[in-house]
Amino acid sequence: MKKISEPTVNRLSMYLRVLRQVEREGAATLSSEELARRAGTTAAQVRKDLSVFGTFGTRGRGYAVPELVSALRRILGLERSWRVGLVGAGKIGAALFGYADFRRQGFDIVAVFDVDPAKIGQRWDELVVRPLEELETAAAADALEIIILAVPAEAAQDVADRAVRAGVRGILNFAPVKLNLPETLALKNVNMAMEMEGLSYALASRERAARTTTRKRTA
Amino acid sequence: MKKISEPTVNRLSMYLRVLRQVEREGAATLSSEELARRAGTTAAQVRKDLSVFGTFGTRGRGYAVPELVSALRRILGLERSWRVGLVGAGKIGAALFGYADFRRQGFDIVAVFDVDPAKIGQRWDELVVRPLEELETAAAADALEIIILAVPAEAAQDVADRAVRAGVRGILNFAPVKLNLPETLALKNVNMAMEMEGLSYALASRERAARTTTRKRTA
DNA sequence: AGGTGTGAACACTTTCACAGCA
DNA sequence: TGCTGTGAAAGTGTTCACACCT
Repeated sequence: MKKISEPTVNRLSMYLRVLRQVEREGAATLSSEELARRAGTTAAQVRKDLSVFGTFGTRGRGYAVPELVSALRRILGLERSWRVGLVGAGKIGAALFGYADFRRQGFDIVAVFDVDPAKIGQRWDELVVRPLEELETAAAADALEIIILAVPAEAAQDVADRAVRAGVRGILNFAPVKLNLPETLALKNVNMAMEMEGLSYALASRERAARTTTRKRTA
Repeated sequence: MKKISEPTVNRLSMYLRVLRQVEREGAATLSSEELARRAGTTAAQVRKDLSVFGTFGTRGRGYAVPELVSALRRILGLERSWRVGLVGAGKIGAALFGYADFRRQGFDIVAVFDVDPAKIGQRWDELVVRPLEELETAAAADALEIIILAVPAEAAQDVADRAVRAGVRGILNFAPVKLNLPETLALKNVNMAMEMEGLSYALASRERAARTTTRKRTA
């Protein structure tokens, strides 16, 4: 299959979210126009995105909601569940562990690790926080496929390397560092500091623009 | 000034992070080649990104580290600090409140809000969690410029609207919904579920590819 | 009529390659 | 010589516009 761009996949994810909502609202069918409006994109974009994977719509009618939901779930690999390990039992780790949307989409956190002796042994629901040294053996024993990295920046590369050696195939990285990994691994980064700096840039550059305009106007 | 693309701004953020590390390591100068390697991009890309804002390097020598750090801080609007309100005192809110990188970059969380009576009145460091109804008055009184939205999806649009009316200029949104806002607002979304689904897609499509290859090989 | 699927046009980003300065 | 800054080329992603099906 042709290579699909990351923005396209991200939009599929959005479409699925919208469609589930529409399904709850009871509508049986939905046009690309309406789907686009609710997902924050354009009708042409919606049709192009979907067309890469097949033809799902009916001309003159739109998309059948439950059918498109199933198709997107299949495309995104959400029909099965994934075995996930969480590394880092700090505040971010705790927030992610409690994030209901993960579980709902079939991301089952089946092990939690940390280095801090004060955290090791704590009960988190039905799990017990385990020492980081057990990562390799546990990854194999529990058949972990994905790990969520919620550790400090300095520790992230080391943990990632060990996870890779233990057979993990995907990493969701919350540490603000560029990880060096073999190409065979799937990696996604969530960098909150970067997003915040993006906001800061946007606000600061608007201020600069406003100042310039004022100066021009008064000049 | 010419419009700068979002990927460019994101990379500036990465460059700044790398440069600070290099600064700690004591190097006075850095080539685009080395900066690119550590930031996970290419030398040409680094030079193009920086060239939009001016000329910072010296031919034959590279970039002076402290100078480039200052320049990037200025460009990104990180020389000043920003007054930030946090809405949502749940687990995600707590994680963000404790996220040291925010404070370090000058994002000062000066107010926390929630609807839950059990949370209202709680002490969070030197702050007290306030009822959501106070958002408008507090935003004005505390001159909030940015809010972090860490509320459930259903509540996000309403809170955002109120924040906008109260004069907030930027929103960092953690709720998995497309917010509808006036163009004058700066908005950044952090969607962890979407990232996870991106991982799922990558792993599932690799499996599909592997199966196809095997079938071809055995055919 | 209404709305999809899609080639072709367009816009934007990245990479190349090299002139030119320290 | 070494490495930046930058036009020009290549590559990607988005939008347009319309043929075609229901």
